[in-house]
Amino acid sequence: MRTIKNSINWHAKVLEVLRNHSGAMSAYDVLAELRQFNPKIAPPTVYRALAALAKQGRVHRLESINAFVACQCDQHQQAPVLSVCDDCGVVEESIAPQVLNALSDVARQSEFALTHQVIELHGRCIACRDGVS
Amino acid sequence: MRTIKNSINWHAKVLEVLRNHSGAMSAYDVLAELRQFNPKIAPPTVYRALAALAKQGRVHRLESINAFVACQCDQHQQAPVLSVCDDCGVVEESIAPQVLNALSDVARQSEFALTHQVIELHGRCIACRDGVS
DNA sequence: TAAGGTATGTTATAACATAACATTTTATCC
DNA sequence: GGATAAAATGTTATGTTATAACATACCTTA
Repeated sequence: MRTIKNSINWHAKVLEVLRNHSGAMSAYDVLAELRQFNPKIAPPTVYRALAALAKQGRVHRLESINAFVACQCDQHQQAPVLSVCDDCGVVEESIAPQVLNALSDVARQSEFALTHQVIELHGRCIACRDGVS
Repeated sequence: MRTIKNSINWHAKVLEVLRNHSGAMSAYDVLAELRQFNPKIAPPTVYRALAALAKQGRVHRLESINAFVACQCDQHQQAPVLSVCDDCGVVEESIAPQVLNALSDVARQSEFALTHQVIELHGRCIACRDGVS
């Protein structure tokens, strides 16, 4: 019989927190939620969990607002286009091969060896635009 | 006869510093350079200058690395694709209408009212790839 | 059970950015 | 010119985001 590990699985917990949240969250927002389970948790734990989840493609980092969202699909290999509503904070994820192809062309033309893309749109989502609070 | 203003024109100075630098610089890198002219200058001065220059399109902010570059063209209205070499820090600016069109399509499809795009590529520039130090 | 890798906890601090208020400069009007 | 208001800049302090560095615990496998 094995000993039972009493520490919390923070990776899963971070993902759960992000999934239960409609918009993007800062690492410190996530941290605040996690402190409900363990008040002594510190930033590196959260950042490590976020980094691991991002590496797996289960969360996306929004570079332009220093925040994170859970992946809305259930895994995809391609870089998503992330549309951030600047009113309500909701993030929509789009898979757009034409965008990626066009970006590959740009990279190829300047002989740039592409490893990673950041594609983020800002504006207002349809709900905010229509005045639906 | 008018009184002569003795303070430095920081907007111009910030732009000059960025232009004399091959890669991207953080706001604090710029600050360090500016302190050569006035050791008492503080962060808000730099951030204000950078914000004003970015608004004019004369510098670009690299959201994914919290840094800034001078615009390489001499003004353009379209959002540029910014390719960042993760080895040497050099940033190349590309105008790519196909990318912007594809992004407009994405926004239109989700009825998202687009106000601003962030398009950043990461990888290695040709010089670094060819081992030219 | 020793040894080594991986994950997590902990402390401290680095790096990035802005709020809030004071002062100076500039423009405008009389 | 002098009064006044608007805009820009300076200054202090602090808020926010992120990671370095090291300690401890956990898990695997020989």
